Amino acid sequence: MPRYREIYESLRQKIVLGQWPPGHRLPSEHELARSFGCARMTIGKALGALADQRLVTRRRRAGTVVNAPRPQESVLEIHDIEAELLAAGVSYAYQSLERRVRRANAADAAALGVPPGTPVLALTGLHRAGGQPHALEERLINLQAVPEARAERFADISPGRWLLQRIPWTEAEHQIAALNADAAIARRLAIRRNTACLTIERNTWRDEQRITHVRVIYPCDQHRLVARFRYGAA
Amino acid sequence: MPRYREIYESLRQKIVLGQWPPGHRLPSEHELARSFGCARMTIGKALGALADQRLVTRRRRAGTVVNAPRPQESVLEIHDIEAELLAAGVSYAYQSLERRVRRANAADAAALGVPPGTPVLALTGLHRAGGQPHALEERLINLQAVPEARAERFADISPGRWLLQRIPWTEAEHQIAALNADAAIARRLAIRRNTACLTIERNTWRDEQRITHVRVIYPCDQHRLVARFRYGAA
DNA sequence: AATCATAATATGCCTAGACATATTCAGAAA
DNA sequence: TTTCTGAATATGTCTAGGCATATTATGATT
Repeated sequence: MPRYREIYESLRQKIVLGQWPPGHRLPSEHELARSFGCARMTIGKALGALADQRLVTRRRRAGTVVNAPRPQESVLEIHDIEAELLAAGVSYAYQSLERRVRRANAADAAALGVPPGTPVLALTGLHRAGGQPHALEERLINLQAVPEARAERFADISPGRWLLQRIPWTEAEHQIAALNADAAIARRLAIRRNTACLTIERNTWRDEQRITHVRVIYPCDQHRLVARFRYGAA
Repeated sequence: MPRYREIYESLRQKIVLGQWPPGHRLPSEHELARSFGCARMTIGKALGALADQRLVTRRRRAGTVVNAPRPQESVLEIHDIEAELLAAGVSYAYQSLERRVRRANAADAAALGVPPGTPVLALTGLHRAGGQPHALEERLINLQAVPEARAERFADISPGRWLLQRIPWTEAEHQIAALNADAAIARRLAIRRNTACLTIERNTWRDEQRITHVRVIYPCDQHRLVARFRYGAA
């Protein structure tokens, strides 16, 4: 284990075990360098890592101070449906239900964040796992940003995959919510009306330009999201 | 802007805009140091930041290689209910519905991950916003890990807050799912039976020891989780 | 007592070099 | 041809110094 990591762990222990409570000011880099017997830059690297983890706040002249624990913040992984199912040994298929090129109506414009009238590709499709419906996907693609999508049929290739491999994106936003399945959703997912579903909406940007909007709907017993967080870990 | 950050941004652009596609090998640190006119350590810092963001992979002798874009991975912030509502200018209150000290039954043991028979504190409470029910909380606290909770009434202080301020935790896991409200949930949240609800389950550890398990249930129109992600950003 | 300029201090960033180590590549041996 | 061995190479880490800059503490002035 490199020296800076040893120092990082040593300091982290003091914080996590409460020996240095929130608000406590750490010794200066010079002092730590002396006590650990290393160069100041090595201490700087260790303290920088603590700051990256939000365990401490560093300000010039003010020094390095232990933070209060964050309320909740976690790394969420939203997996690729296809890859996930294949990894679990379940067969996967994407089935296109609807494909339409149109000028954005008011709803499209709001969802995708483009002016009404912009050409969009609207896709509805079903992700199947082991033959059974697994998730329903409703997607809008901004044809101004991705003109080559106009020529693609998306008959059995998931548009998510297709986009991911072609279009670099720079920003994404997810919204996670619950909804009661209406008649149309229930029919397509082969579930009873009013069944609770988990929805994930995702908006994707490439440098200010909106690429796609997608809403994926999972029946409540088919999917849960898992997020794991280690306080102050790498 | 510091030099290493300029270099980071410059390299990031090349990757994000597709100029350097996945698999492309970056020039060596020595070459970059020469072309940017700086010390190798400064380049190392920039490349290290790119690696932290998972934009590149670095291996000795093999060099620094551009990664394929991640499928989806995002930073999820699960906010403190109380702080969130207060920030929105809505009055907040916690109301205890049930408080019981018992030896863990099979369900408790499974949820909290402790052996059956372990003393636990089981709490049910309601978060109210503007007088109206906002979320239902079901919580188990491991009294072996947090003995001081036995003396606390939790009549109007949210146990989440109480714990957060007292007990340092080192690891947490969230599970997000949807469910149909059953009769008991519907009554307490003053919603109709079968209304879709978003649930967040959270398990918290302190160095291997389980501290608490909590399930928070939000009616579908009361809450959505938002996660935002900038590809390769700080 | 209050305000303001100044000095002290801790971090932020940088350089130029060094040795360590993992990995690859090329050439030698089987 | 295959396998093995050693050299080359790129990163990983570290040192010992330096200047820059934000912030605080101090002391002087009003």
